Amino acid sequence: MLSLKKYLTEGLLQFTILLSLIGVRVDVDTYLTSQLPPLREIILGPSSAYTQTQFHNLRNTLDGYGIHPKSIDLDNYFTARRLLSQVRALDRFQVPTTEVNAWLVHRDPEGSVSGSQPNSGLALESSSGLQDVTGPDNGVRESETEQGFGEDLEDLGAVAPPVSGDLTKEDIDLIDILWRQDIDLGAGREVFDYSHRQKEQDVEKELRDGGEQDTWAGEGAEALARNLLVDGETGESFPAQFPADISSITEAVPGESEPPDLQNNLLSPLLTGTESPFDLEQQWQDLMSIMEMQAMEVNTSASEILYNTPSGDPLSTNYSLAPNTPINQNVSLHQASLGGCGQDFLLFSPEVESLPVASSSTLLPLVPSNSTSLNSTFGSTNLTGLFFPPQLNGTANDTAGPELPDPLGGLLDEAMLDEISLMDLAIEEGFNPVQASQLEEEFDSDSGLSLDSSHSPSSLSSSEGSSSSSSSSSSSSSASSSASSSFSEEGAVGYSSDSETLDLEEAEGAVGYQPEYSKFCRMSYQDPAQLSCLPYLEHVGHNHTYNMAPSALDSADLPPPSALKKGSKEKQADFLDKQMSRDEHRARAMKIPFTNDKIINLPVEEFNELLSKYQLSEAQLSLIRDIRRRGKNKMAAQNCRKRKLDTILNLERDVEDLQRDKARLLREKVEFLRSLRQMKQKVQSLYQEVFGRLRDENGRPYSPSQYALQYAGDGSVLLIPRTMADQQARRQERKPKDRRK
DNA sequence: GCAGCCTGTCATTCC
DNA sequence: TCGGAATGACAGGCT
Repeated sequence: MLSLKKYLTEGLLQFTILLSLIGVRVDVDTYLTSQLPPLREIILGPSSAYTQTQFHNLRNTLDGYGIHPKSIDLDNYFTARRLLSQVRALDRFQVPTTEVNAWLVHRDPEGSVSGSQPNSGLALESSSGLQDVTGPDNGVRESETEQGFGEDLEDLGAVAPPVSGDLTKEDIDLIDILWRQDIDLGAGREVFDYSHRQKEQDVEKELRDGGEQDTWAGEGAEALARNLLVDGETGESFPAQFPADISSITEAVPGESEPPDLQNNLLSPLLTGTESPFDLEQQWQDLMSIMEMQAMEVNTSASEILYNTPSGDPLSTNYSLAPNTPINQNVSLHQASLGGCGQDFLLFSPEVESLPVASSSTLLPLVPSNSTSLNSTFGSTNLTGLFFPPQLNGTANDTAGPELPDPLGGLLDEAMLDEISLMDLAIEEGFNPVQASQLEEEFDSDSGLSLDSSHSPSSLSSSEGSSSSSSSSSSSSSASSSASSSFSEEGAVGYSSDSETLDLEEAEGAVGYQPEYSKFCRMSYQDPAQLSCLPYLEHVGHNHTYNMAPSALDSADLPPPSALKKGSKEKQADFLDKQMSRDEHRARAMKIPFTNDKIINLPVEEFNELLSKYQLSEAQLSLIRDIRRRGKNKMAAQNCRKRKLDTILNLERDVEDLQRDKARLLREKVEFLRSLRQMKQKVQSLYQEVFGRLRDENGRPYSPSQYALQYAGDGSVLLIPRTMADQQARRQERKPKDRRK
């Protein structure tokens, strides 16, 4: 079995190197840590966290992963892995998703490709990127876009050395090292030659692509080559001029585009950041804040249009939402219905802006509410009272004019109440206060309900969260930080919450134990319970040789053969002495006739039998029992710490999952609100149309202040007096309140 | 020299 | 009652 593991491990490593050299990206870590128990267990062995398996011994006897943490070979091992990652990085380069999306926004209105654009080929290759950006689930699709982008880059043959095969000295050295390492694998030097690869890729491109696409790809590759910088350490390429381009692009595209582009415009400023594209929540916050700002602008302009029209319409003058403003101004139904939610409505539905404002003058007048309460804004509380708005908190004034019904007020009312409860939940949970405050503002603007978060008991956590969210780290990371910081008080596992920016290179090169390891696991969303996502880090720095038999020690920890040749027997004895634990020294001093491994790991019965076979003194028996107790306790402590770390990591993962769920639910909620408001407007329009066509016996229209339409349960629409409608509306208002009590 | 981390060990509790 | 697992606390070594 061990030989099989060794064979597979070495074979996979070599195969991976070969694939990487020929441009195929193989992520071994993914396979090692994915849910593939057979392969994973073949390579790594079964998880030993909860068993008495001597995982230390097992690992210490394996090649590759079995290098002793204090062995000199460890350096070579890490060097090999680092070089492997560098080789992988040669055939791909990472561009932040942000640039891609922003470029697509720029390219769309142009409809053509400018050769002067440095990354034109990239953008045109990822033709689906535009749809991704405008899709409803931008946050999630962003990562998909990035992935696709990376594939496109690989298709383009974007390799690291940028200009005409001119290699830096580090590149040449690296290639030489790799070449020497892989010469026995049959990989010739031409594999590393950039110009050679470039030629091959050009030929491939010609074969693969045709026509215009080919032209784009060629231009893109050339543009890439002209604008790429090469990281001296990783060999990764990155665009040199993207940030400037992006700024110009985003500035060049004003908010005058079509609605789908509007969303792009909303997103593009977000995407110019350098934070992780996977941080949905951070982007969500930014999106919300930007939407807030844009909505404020839109509202300002819209209100100017609505309320400052020179038509002399009495509806459009002196309208104010200030609480103390007299309520006897007239305002159109359209205005009033949108007034409460207009901010978001306009915000999320840019097409609404195109609705004819002038039509508002033809709408029925209504009495605006001076109340900022939720119910007053959204009217009655269920659908049966759809066309039956209440007298808003008694502030409606018949003399002030007809009252506006709020057909979907009930729906919005409940929706808003749900949102507010969600808000409370978010605040109580210490959810991102920025997001919460933005939602709060949204609800304030919508419902007029004031949520004073400063008086909330969660203000402390909010402040903490805000400080973390203002940093470059993701909000999920901030939550992780909070979670981990609470655990770090234990101090036993050495778990810290800082330095979230650890990257793969550092993780691979790290020799430390938990901090680097745990962060990397968390960043890669791998199952921390397995504690095997970085097996070569798992045991690094540990010396779990306590319960190893001397033979195992000999095989695992002997110095290299060269050292043996030079060293004398004394040196070897010293080395073994140093490797022995205190209890082993004691056992040897007391001349215990069996190994500590037996003492510790034998079952009780066999252990007692073993003791009975020998004539041992009381001191020897005492020592043996101490050794057994300490040995078992040592393993127990190791398992305990491991379990504790697993628990922390699992909790962290759960927190991240919950945050993702919460962000998704918030997105869905916003979508629902948007559609709800659209429905509301449609129903209002229908209401006005129907009501406006109604005539009494004399052929005169009914007064909206005296009559209202009521939507009956059987689908019919009744015209009833306003007073009756108000009574019914009040009754329906009380019902949900009673229910809540 | 100090701080932080890792590991071993002890004491205690619980099963 | 014994054996052993689990765990908090502490100390020592290492970086």
